[in-house]
Amino acid sequence: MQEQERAQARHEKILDAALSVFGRKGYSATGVDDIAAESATSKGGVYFHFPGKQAIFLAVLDRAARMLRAKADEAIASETDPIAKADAALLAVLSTFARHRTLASLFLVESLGAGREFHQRIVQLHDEFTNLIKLHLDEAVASGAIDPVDTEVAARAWFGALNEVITSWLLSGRPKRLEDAYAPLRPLLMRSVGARERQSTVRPG
Amino acid sequence: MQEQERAQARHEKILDAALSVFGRKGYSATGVDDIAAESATSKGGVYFHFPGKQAIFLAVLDRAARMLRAKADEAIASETDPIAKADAALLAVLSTFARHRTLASLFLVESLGAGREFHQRIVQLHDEFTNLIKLHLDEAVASGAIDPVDTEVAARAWFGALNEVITSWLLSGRPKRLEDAYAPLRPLLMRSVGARERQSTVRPG
Amino acid sequence: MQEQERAQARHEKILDAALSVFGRKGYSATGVDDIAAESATSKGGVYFHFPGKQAIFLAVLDRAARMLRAKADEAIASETDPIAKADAALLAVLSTFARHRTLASLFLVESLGAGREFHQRIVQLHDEFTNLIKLHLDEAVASGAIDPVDTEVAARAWFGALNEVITSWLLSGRPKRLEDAYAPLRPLLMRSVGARERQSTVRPG
Amino acid sequence: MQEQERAQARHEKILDAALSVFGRKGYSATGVDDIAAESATSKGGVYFHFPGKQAIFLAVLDRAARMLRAKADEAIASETDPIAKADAALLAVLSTFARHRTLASLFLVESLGAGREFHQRIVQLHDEFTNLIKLHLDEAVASGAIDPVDTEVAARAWFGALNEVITSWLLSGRPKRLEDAYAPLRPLLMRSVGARERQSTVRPG
DNA sequence: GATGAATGAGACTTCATTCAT
DNA sequence: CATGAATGAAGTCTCATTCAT
Repeated sequence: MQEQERAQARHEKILDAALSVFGRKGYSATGVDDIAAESATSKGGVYFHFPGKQAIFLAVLDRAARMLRAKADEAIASETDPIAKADAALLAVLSTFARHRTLASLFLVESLGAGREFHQRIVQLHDEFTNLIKLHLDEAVASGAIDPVDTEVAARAWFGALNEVITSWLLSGRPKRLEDAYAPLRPLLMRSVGARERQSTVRPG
Repeated sequence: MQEQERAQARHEKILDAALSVFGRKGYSATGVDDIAAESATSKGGVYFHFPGKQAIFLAVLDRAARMLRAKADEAIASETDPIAKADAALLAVLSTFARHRTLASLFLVESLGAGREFHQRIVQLHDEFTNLIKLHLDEAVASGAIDPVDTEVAARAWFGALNEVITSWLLSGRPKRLEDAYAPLRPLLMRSVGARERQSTVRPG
Repeated sequence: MQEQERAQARHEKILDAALSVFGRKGYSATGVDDIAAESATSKGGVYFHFPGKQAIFLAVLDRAARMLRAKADEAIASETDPIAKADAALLAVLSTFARHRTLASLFLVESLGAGREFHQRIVQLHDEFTNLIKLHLDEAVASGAIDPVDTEVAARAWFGALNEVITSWLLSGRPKRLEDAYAPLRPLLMRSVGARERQSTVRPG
Repeated sequence: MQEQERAQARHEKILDAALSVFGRKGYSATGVDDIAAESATSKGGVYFHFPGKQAIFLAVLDRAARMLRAKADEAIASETDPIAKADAALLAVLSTFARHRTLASLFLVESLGAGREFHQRIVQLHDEFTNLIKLHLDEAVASGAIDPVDTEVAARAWFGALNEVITSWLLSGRPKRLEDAYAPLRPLLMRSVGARERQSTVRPG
């Protein structure tokens, strides 16, 4: 089984390298050669593990999405109030992206330009996250914590607002610390769904 | 002046073609040949008028941005209330994109994937539009129509929410009619800045 | 000896697989992977038994040639008249190829395109078969059954005529049944060497 | 129009180079790079004129076929007797191949190994030439010059015999001079269709 | 000004072969 | 003996850009 382990390790190594290079140079400017070099493999080795460049990108995207999702779930689990859960999810995303700029670039920038082939997957990722938020907003509505708003749209709007803030940070470098962007954004989001203004118990993390 | 006019006409024709092809195939999948063919010119002709593919894309983007800005300004001019002005600007963007899907694709999708070279310009465009909204939000705050929120962030959040809705429409086709997305979004945005709920006087157009 | 037997069995299995794949996909389109898969072995296994792809093809060719030769010898043995022997040899080849289309493809098509490395072997195979025919034509000349023709050329011409018929069948599918091609061909060949026209006693087999 | 001429010249130059390299190295061993180098062009230049390697090979084959056909037609035109016409056609092919070994290699060897994609064209070429011979054999039958044989098969057999002789010369180098192979072959072919033995008036040419 | 042939760097991918396990 | 991961050279093809006409 040691062989399988080594292969798996190589698989991951390639994914790591790909994440790094895609994040650094962008999808189209990244060559399979670059990935091979960064992962200390040969080009053929890369193609042994993945059928092509697109597949690598997709795999990177998926792995990152799983990671991000785990962070969000974890953050959600540590809260009880529905609104706080949604809030925590947003903050988890923002914090994770703040720590892994590459990931943010991949999700919010590169994946779009990578070509039409990825659009479906992007939609899927956005939907998944939007639904996560919607779920808790629905609960909040049910519990009377917020007004009976269109949670679908609200979730999308929240996600969009977050994305814009992160994208702006990515492309322009403002604000210096991405985490600083959430404090002023939060009350806006809360008010948008009629949530009673409270002090957030969630800390950036 | 006839010479110059002909040159100008050709210039525009190439830009039209480029907008069409970029919107249809995406930035990287578009070849200069495609643009030449669509504009009934030769490749050399395209290179006479533009220094390269990037420059064409930038020119298309700029022209489109001017057009979009004009639409927004026009919409703003027809309103008097600051909030209504900001509201109208958003709706103008959405309506324009709804009518020119290609434009939306260019602004929100292709420009990102086109490469790092365009990031600066994207930031510029986002900033320009965000500032437009911020301006009127500031007025609204000054006039006491809305709470003294961080208008910078609010404007960005509004823009982000709008973008997400449009992007989603672009990539997934939902909702069928993009205009239908604004009705449920509007109250959220209004509430986010503490605007007194009113019936919008602005009609999609 | 069991070890050796198993090895031998594997050897044959690979050869069978190779024959099948080469015949199906052609030499260059066949990958060593294909052969490994078809023979239920691993690539390494194949390379244990054979030094390389060329060697496999050569081995397949040789084994097939031996088989074909055996069929021809058998057919020859069942005849007494020299002309009938040559005649029988041709028919045996044709019949065998009719039943094993793959073999025909290998011999008459793939072996040529496989590369210069195989040319010598092809010549050898053609010579071997031509000589077989020549031998009996020589006897026929000696016995006065046919005119004192240049048997070397006659043998080659016979072989060539047969090849063309078979190749045509391979590439175009005409005639439907390859065996049907021999009946009209036979009298031509016979007349070409001045053989007294007789009813063939040989039956396609 | 000078530009068109230059382009046409380049087109031909590439075809010349391709013929040379394909003939020298074989289809699969030939790289587009080789053709580019031999034609003193760039790789891109080759791809400007031809869509791909296969297309180049096909074009070479077609051009060569036209040339060969012209030679045959010319030879046929200079004879009056039907049998002599068919005879002349064969000899023309043989002579042309003798002078252009590369052509022979292309037609009889490389075209087969080039892959399934070419099979149809090969059949077409074989059929074209076979029909040419059949035409004149039919006339010979009609005029009573030869027996009422199956001219279709006879033509194919003649062609096959010729091919084998040429192929053998190509692969083994025997006989030294290909033209020497026709003298002993001719009477065989004639006898095969029951043609009254005569002295050929056709000279190798 | 316009044309389109030509360039050439570089992209992705394949695959025969090797070799550590 | 067998496995299959890994190698790397080589292949086909694309395309932004240049430039002679």
